[in-house]
Amino acid sequence: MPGMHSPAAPKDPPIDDAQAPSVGMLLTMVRSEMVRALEAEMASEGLDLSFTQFMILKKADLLGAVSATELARAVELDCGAMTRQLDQLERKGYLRRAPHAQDRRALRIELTDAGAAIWQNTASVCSQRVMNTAQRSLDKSEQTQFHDYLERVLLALRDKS
Amino acid sequence: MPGMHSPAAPKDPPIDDAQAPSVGMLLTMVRSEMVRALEAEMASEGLDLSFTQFMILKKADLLGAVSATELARAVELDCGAMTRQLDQLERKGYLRRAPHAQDRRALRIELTDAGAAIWQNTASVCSQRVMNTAQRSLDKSEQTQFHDYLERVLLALRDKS
DNA sequence: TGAATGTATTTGCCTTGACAATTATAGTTT
DNA sequence: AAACTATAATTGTCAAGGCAAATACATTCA
Repeated sequence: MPGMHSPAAPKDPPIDDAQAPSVGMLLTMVRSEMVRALEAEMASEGLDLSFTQFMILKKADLLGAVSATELARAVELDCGAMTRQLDQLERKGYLRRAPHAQDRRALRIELTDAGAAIWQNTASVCSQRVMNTAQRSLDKSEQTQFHDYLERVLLALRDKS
Repeated sequence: MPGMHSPAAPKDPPIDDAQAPSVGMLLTMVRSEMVRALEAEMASEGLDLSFTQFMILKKADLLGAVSATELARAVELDCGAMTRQLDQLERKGYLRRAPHAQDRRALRIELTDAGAAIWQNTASVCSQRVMNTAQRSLDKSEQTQFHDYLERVLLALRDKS
């Protein structure tokens, strides 16, 4: 009788709890540890950035000046949420909303000098440190493979073929 | 000059965007696809459960009757959030708050018959289907390895040694 | 015993993100 | 050009989770 379950009777105490966590649970835990670690690392450098804001700066640096919608897609964030994050990042002085030359509906989000500096001198360095910590028990080829597995799983989930 | 970045000058357009996503980003995407897929799968079976609620039922079934705090730890959820999820799951008739025999502060959270049935006949089946889809491009040994990598990365992040 | 301290659950408050509606502007069709 | 339709950004609303009280017991220590 697999998956059995004794309803209310006195039962043997939870044996181990060290049941291997499922892949879903592991993904949740790994991601949240990584986020926590990165935010802590940045905080320890005096940089007050959420993981989301970190991702936005990263993409803004990588992509150059793009619209808010493109940026939202790049970090997989809802447009409404993006608006509010942009408000905050603009208040912090890390980026700027410039008008788009051809399309008066759209914006060009560009990093300020301060934003670019923060990214390059602090945020990206913190990220590197955290990634090193996270993957320190994987050798180079295992890291590659891990990355590859993640990509394949993502593809499998998205291809409803 | 690594990681260079041209501040405000006219710059070459974003070349590809198909930059390989970072591990952090991949984890975020894989997890959120998995959650979406599972919730959709359950919805298609007429079962209205969030991923969090799914996890709670799963652990409640696995661990048997435990306190709310233990359950919260098991699913990595804040106690306050747990209280509210328990409210919902109790309203849906899937579990019950019973008093703890020895400790009058604490609860014993137990699945109702309906809850156990839902878990075994529907939720766990949906989960199995989604996990199969997700990992269909990994063979058995790769799945094991993937799981192993996730555990090692988690450990590395948690061991501040 | 009585006081201090610790723990389980609940509640209030705040932030975040998803979703839907709104506004302004583009693009398309007739 | 006028009428539709599509798109960019913003705003309002809501549910969820984190954190910090608050409450009710338990446990420990003097």
